[in-house]
Amino acid sequence: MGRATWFDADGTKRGGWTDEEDQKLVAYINEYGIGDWRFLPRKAGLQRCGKSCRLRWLNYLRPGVKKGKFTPEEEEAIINFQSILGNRWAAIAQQMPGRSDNDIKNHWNSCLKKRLERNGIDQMTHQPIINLAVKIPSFNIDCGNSSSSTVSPSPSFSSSGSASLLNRLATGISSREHGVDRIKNILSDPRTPIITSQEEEFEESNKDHGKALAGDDQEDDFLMWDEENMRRFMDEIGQMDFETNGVYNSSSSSPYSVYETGLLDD
DNA sequence: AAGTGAAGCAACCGCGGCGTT
DNA sequence: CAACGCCGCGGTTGCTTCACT
Repeated sequence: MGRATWFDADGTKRGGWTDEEDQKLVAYINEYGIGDWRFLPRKAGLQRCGKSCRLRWLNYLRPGVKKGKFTPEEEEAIINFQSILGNRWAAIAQQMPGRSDNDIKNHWNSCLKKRLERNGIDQMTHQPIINLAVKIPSFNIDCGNSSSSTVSPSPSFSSSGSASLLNRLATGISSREHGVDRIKNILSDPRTPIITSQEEEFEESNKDHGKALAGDDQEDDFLMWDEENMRRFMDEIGQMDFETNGVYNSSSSSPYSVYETGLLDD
């Protein structure tokens, strides 16, 4: 697969990479490290531009890059992360070791997005995730979004903590109209990590959190989800230990601790 | 078996952010 | 502080493979 090779006016090679080029690039980086992409191609004996080398290394040659089909767990994770982070593929890739942002982006654009559409799911708002709260009981929080009239949380609480986190984030901020404070609330919620079926405890704590969340009904309490807030949110996310906060739960059977959404059913 | 469209994948392009001068 | 250049990211394109008719 890939593209046919050709040469720029300045002699720079473009298009598909050959095995020989791959070997040269890998051998050079293994010996000298990456350094400056500008000069790397010439030093490595390649007629490529630095950008092309970087892309090839990150998406294909880098150690640990996972190739091949995405597992259902990975697909679920992509959908969930996408609902939280939007099309920030690099950020999503950070949560999925072994998968490059390009790989994830391609899979989303070529497969997952269409599959969601086929199932009548809005790829931007991920509305069915809200319905999912009904299908698979996970939390008992009214997200307080007056625009999300379909939210009808179940009284039970049985999914994993990370699933709950994703579920709550997905349902709560999918429209990206909510503020960082709200998200921080969710992420810092002690109920979030690896929750078991401790329904009573949840119900108890929900009383307090319910008060906080009740305020969410007032639109004025929301910070607008603008670029600045998104950047701050990303900073917060990046600094968090996902193992303890539940988004990435290595003890789970699935590395992404996702839950059955049924969104990918064909 | 051949034609055709869809799906999947690899790579390019353009832009914005950020560091340096 | 403005100008410049590089890097990284997201969108898009182009090619190959697969599935269906």
